[in-house]
Amino acid sequence: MPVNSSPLPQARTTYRHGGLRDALLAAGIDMARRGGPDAVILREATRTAGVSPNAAYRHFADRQALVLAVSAVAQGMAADRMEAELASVPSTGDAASDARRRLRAVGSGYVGFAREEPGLFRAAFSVPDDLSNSASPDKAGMAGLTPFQVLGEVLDELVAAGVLPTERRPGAELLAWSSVHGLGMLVIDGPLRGLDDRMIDGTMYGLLDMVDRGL
Amino acid sequence: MPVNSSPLPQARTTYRHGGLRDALLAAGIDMARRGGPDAVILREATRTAGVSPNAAYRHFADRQALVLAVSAVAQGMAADRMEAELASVPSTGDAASDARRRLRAVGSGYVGFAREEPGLFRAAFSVPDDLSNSASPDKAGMAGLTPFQVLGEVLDELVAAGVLPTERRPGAELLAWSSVHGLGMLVIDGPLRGLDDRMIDGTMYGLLDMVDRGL
DNA sequence: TGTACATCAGTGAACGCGCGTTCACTGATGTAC
DNA sequence: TGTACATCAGTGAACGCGCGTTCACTGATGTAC
Repeated sequence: MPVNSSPLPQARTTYRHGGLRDALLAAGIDMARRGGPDAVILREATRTAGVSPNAAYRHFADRQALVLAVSAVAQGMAADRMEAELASVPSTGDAASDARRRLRAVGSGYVGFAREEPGLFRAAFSVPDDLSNSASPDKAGMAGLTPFQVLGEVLDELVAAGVLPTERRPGAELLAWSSVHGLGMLVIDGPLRGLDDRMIDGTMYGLLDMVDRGL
Repeated sequence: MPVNSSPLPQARTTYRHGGLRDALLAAGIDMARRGGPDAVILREATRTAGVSPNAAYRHFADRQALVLAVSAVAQGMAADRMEAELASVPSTGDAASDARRRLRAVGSGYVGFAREEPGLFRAAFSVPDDLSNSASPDKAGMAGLTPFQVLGEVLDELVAAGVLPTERRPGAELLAWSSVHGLGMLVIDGPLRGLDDRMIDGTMYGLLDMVDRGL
């Protein structure tokens, strides 16, 4: 049984961390998951990474920069959730009804993400940002698309299938998005917080009906 | 010119404040207006009222109780804003088109409140509460109705006018509400923050069209 | 192949900040007799 | 009408808390010659 076969790691193990940026980001995501963007604490991220507090400033300009990085990752996760729901929609051969089903899937994926990961949802979509950055690749999911782009693609399918009149296509993202975003926020953070799952489901399907009819 | 005609007020002027609860609430509303519910600071409220920090505990159990009181007042203000918009809708004699116009007014009043008073809007609708309290009188505006009730009344008018089928009336509040709430949140706190006023207007009218068609 | 050197990811210590909340208290006011 | 007393809205002092950020530094690593 070899003793001291390797140098004792107690002294200065962490001097060269290696993946500190990633470690801080992972810690930030974890905190956001549990408490939303306000729960992202710089010092705690460094503690988790086993590093002194100021080491974070090698990788992020300030706390806000870390929060924005967390937000971008969370948006990618939302995109993944939406894509997953999309992938579960079987194709029937009828382009029109397929496209409509796919729009609903995007919506229920979005609300699903809000319900399953409220903290990350708020980190993703309640952090000051700009629509002009909504296609930035750091917010993309595994398929390479941001949530905004996933929605846009399905809306294009609706136009191609003749369901959505071309003249109503511009800005349609914002209308569909507003509806599901509002439901998500009311459910996780607002007065709809107390609703049980079945009522939320019902409201969500009603909302998707409304968007389907009204868009 | 009388000197010392009245006792100097420097010593212990504030010993019996009188309206401390109201003063703290007013200070809280002011802070929420400028920075949302998180910006409501108990100690600062007492400073504004000219009173020692712990005096607040005579009137509010803790900070959260003050925030909830602020939230209730802000909801009343939202109701007022919606009623004001409603009052500006002329009646044409055609019950159906009147009711539809009034629904739009409720929606644009809600979004208007979000845009004009983002801090109070978040205090009103992003503070953990329960739908079951949404008719509680402390959240009512000057007309005695809460925002939820204002919306409900107009939806009833839509049913009475034969625009909204009775079977779609239950839960219709939540659908209309989600849509405008989402737009409000995206605009003041999310990725639509950068949009200029004209684009927001356009999106809002498009959204109201969508709700009108789809509800 | 060895050496000098620049780079830069980390350290350690400290600053300034203000919060919410609790404790034991004081003394002005209203009320009962 | 005067007095004793209970009430309770305020005071003053303190506790414990942890944050973000800056400063001057150290020493492991990679690179040029």
